[in-house]
Amino acid sequence: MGRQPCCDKLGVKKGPWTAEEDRKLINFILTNGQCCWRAVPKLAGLRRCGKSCRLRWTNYLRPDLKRGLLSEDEEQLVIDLHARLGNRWSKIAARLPGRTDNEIKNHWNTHIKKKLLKMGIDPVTHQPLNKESKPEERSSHAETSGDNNTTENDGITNSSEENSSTTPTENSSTLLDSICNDESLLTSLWLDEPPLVDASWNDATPATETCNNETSLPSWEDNIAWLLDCQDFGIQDFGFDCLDDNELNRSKTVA
DNA sequence: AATTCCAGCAACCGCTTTTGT
DNA sequence: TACAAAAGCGGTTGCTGGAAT
Repeated sequence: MGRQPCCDKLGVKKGPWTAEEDRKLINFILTNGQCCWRAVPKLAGLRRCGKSCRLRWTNYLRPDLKRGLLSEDEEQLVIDLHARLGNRWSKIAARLPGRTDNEIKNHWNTHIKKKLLKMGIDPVTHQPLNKESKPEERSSHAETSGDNNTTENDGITNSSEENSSTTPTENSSTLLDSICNDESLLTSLWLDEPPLVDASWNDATPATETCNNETSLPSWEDNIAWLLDCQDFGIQDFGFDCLDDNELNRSKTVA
C-alpha cells in the first residue's frame, strides 16, 4: 500500500497559523530544540501536522531569518546561482543567510522572472531570448532547469566564465563577487557541503554566537525584536520566560 | 464607493531522498 | 539488502491587500 500520510488528517488544523500557535511552536522549539518534527505538534500542544510545524518554523519563525525584500546583491546572487543550480531552491537558499527556499522561490516567480524577461533574458535558460534556440556552448548551466542532465562538475568547471555571461551587472556586488570568485565555495555548492551560515540553527538552540559572522546575519536578539514588533504579542506571550538565564542575558545585552 | 483584477506570499501537497532497523 | 519511517524539497494553490476601473 501507499505511504501513510505524515499525520492523520482527522483533527489536524490547516490554513494560516494563529499567534497562539506560533507562540506554542516557538516556545516548544526554544525549550526543546528541533527534534522529531512528527512529535512536535503533540508535544507542543498543536493540532497541526509535523510537516506544517517544520515549514512554519523554517519559513517564518526562525529567529535568524531576514525580513523584507531581497537586496540587489541578493537578487543578483540568486540569479547567478539559479543559472548554475536550476530550481534547487534549498541549495540557493543555503547561500543566502537568513533567506528561505520558499522565500527565494516566491521572489523568483514573482519578481526575478519578470525582471529577466523584461531584460530579454530567458529565466529558464538564462540565455538571451532571441538566441535561445542556439544549442550553444553554454550548455553548462542552461539545462539545469530541464531534465537535469547537467552533472555537478559542469557547474564547477565553467564557473568562472559563466559569471560574465549570466546578466550580471558589472558593479553588482560584493556578495555575488565573493561567492562567484570563490572556487572552493562553488565547489562546495556542488558537493553538497553543509551551508556556510545557516548551520548554526540546525540544532535550533538559541545559542547563536556563531551567527554574527561577516555575512551579517541578523542576531538572535534582533530577531526577537522583530518577532515582538511584527506580531502582536509580547515576550511573555511567547513563553520566552522558559529560556534559561544565559539566554535571557543574551537577549538583554542587545540594547 | 463598489467591484474586479492582479501580484505577492504563506501554506499545502505529493514526490524524492535520507536515515534507521 | 530491503523495507519503512521521517525529513526535505519543489510545484502549486488559495488567501489577502492594493491598484485599477
